[in-house]
Amino acid sequence: MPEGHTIHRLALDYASRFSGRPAQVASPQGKFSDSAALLDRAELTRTEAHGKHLFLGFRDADWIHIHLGLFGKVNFGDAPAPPPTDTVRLRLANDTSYVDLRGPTTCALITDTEKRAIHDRLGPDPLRPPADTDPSTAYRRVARSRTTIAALLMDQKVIAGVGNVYRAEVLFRHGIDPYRAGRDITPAEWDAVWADLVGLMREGVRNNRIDTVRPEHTPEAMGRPPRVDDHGGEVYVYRRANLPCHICGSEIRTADLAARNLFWCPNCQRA
DNA sequence: GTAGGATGCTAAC
DNA sequence: TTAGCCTCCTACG
Repeated sequence: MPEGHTIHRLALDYASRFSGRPAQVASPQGKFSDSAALLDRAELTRTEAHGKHLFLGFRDADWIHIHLGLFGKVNFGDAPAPPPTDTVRLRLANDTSYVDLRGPTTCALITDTEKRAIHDRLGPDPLRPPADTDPSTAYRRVARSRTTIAALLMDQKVIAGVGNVYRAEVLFRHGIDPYRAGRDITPAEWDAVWADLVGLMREGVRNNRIDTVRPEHTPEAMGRPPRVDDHGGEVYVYRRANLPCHICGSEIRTADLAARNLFWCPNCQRA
């Protein structure tokens, strides 16, 4: 379930289980073996997330750069660690915990300089501290773009960490038609979208899932039977194609946009 | 058992 | 715009 909230949560969880003491580092699958050998028994000193990129800092200036892509998964457990399966790219283990990484797009040992280059090509992240997060740099790109707001929200150079679920949901929450051009988004709309993402994604980190339905629209509040959305959180439109909108009852629509599934309510979200 | 899809991204055309 | 990468789960026979 890798949108930005997942990665920030992983940064916290890796730190709480492994930081401050040496860990056994291994790559049972083999693809990261050489680097794992260099890091074995090194101390995890810090962890960091920017958008969907996770950085595990060892010693002074060694970093493991992890990107989960679409299928990557991380699984934490208590010691003793069971024998790893042959898909485990990276395992960290100490006296109390282990953690397995499977199927990442990226798992690489990088330097400080390489890490900085990754930050440089990412836009501001609603989950990073306000000190190094400036939503106006994102708006500058949005405001001069003819690209749809739906595509811009998924562009990690514009804003880092938003994925297909948050994209669909935040546009619904603000009544914005996904096909509107970036340059037709007002500063006030962008500020509201950004502030909303900060709140939603922080809650996502806390709960380790995406919930976007306002209290007044929950099934209980609306006098409807309880529901569970496919992906585990409560949402308005994501993966709800052809189902009735929770608010107006219109059929939720879906379409392909840049090879991803887009979902929206044609009635609640107007140009 | 098998096919297909998924909360992502990049390189190549 | 498309193929390709990596894994797991569901739906369908």
